[in-house]
Amino acid sequence: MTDRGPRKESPRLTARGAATRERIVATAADLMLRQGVAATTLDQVVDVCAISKSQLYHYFPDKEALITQVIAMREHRMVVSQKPQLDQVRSMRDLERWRDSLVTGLRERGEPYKCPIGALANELSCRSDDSRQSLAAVFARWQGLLAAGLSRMRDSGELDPGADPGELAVAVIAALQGGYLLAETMQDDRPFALALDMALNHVKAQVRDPAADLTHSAD
Amino acid sequence: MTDRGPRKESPRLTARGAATRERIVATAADLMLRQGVAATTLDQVVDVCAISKSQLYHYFPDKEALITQVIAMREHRMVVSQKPQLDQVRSMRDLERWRDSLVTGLRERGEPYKCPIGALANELSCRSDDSRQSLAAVFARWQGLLAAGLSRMRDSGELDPGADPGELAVAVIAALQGGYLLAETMQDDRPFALALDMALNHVKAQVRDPAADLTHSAD
DNA sequence: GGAGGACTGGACGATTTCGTCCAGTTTGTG
DNA sequence: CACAAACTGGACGAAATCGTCCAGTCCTCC
Repeated sequence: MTDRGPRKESPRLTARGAATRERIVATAADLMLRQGVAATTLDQVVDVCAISKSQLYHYFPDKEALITQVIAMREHRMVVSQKPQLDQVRSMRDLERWRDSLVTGLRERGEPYKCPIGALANELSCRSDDSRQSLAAVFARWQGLLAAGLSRMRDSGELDPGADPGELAVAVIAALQGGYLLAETMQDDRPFALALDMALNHVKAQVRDPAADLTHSAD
Repeated sequence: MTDRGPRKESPRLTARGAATRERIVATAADLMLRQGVAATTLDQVVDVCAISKSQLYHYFPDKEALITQVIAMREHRMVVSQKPQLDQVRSMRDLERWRDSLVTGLRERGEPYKCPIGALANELSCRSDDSRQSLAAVFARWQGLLAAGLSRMRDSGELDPGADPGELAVAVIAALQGGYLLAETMQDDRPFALALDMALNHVKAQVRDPAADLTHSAD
C-alpha cells in the first residue's frame, strides 16, 4: 500500500508528488473520520492540506477516487497497527494484551471513539457497491488476522478443537464495532471495554481444559 | 410518541394534519435508513410522500427539525417492538426467543441489514451534539429494557447475584450493533447471528447454577 | 356556510459543492 | 540549461439543495 507500485496510468510520479498525494489522502481520511464522508468538502481538504484545488484534481479525477484511496489507506493502517500484534497471538494472554492496547489506544488518541473502518462502512455501504465490497474485504482481512491467531491457539491445544476460529473472529470484531459505536454515541469509553471483555470471555469459553492450564501456569 | 400531546406552539392540528405529518416523518425515516441522512434530500421526501414542498415546510421549520422527529419515531418504534418482548424476559429461554425474533426479523423485512438507531447514531453523533445525546438516550432506554429483564433473572436466582444487569445489557447491545454493521457490509446475515449468540453466551456464563437448571427443564 | 387548517404547484433566490480551466511560477533532475 | 512535473490562485460554470413565497383550491369542523 505504501508504494502502490506500477499502477495503471500513473504518469511518472516524483517522490515529492507521491508525498503530496499521500498527504491529501491522509487529510481526507482524517476529516472523513471526524465529520463523515458526505459532510467532508473537497474545499475543506484543500484548505486543511494547504494546497490549491488544481493539485487535488491533478491527483484524483473526482471525489469518488479520493474516497477509494481513503479506504485503501484505512486498510493499510489497520494492517500496520493490527498485524504485528495479532501475528503474536498464541494464547489468551496475548489476546488480552491486544484488547488492552485497543482500549488504551481509544482513550489516548485525540480522535473520536470511532472505528475508522466501521464509520466508513456505515456511511458507504449503501452508497456504492464498490465501496461496500472494499470495506467488506477490509473486515475480512481483519478477521483473517484474528482468526489466524485463534487457529494457532487451537492448534497448540489452548482452544477446543471444535472451536471455529473464523466464527469466533467475526463475533469478536462485531463486539469491537458495536463497542466503538456505543462509546462514541455516549461519549464514554466503558461500553468499548465491556464489549471487548465480553468478546474475550467468549473466546475463553472455548479454552480446552482450564484445569490443564494450571499445570504449567504455576509461575 | 404517536399522540405527542400538547406540545409547545402546536397551532391546533387536525387528525388529517397529524396523519400527514406522521407520514412525512415515516417517509423520511425510511429514506434515511436506506441512504443515510445527508444523502436524503427534502425533494426526495416530497416526491416519495407525494406532497408538495409547502406542506413539508408547513409542518417542519427545517431539515434539522425533521431529523429530530425521525429520531423520536425511531425511539418510539424501538420501544413498541422491543418492550413487549423484553418485558417478558424472565429466563434464558425468553432471551433466546428475543434473539430469534431479531434474527428472523432481520431476514424477513425488506430493509437493509441495519439498525435504524445505530445507523443514525453513526452519522449524526459527530454532526450535532443534540442529536448525539438524543441517540444516546435511545440506546440507554433500550439497554434499560434489557437490563430490567436481566435483573428479573438475577432476582429470581437464575443469574448470579454478582452479575451486573446494566453492564451485561451494554455488552449485548454492542454485539447487536456490531452484528448489524458486519451483516450489512458483507451482505450476509450470519455475522448478526454469531454476534447475538456470543452475547447470549456471555449472559449464560453468569447463570447461577447450570446443574440446577436441569431439574426443571426436563420438558 | 364560514373560518381556518390542509394542500397544490411551481417559481424563485441563496448557497454550497463539484469539477473545469488556465496562465504563470517553482522545483528538481538528466 | 532544459524539460517535466509540482504547484499557485482564483475565476468560472453547472448542478444540487435548502428554504421562501404566494395565489388559489380543497377539506372539515363548529
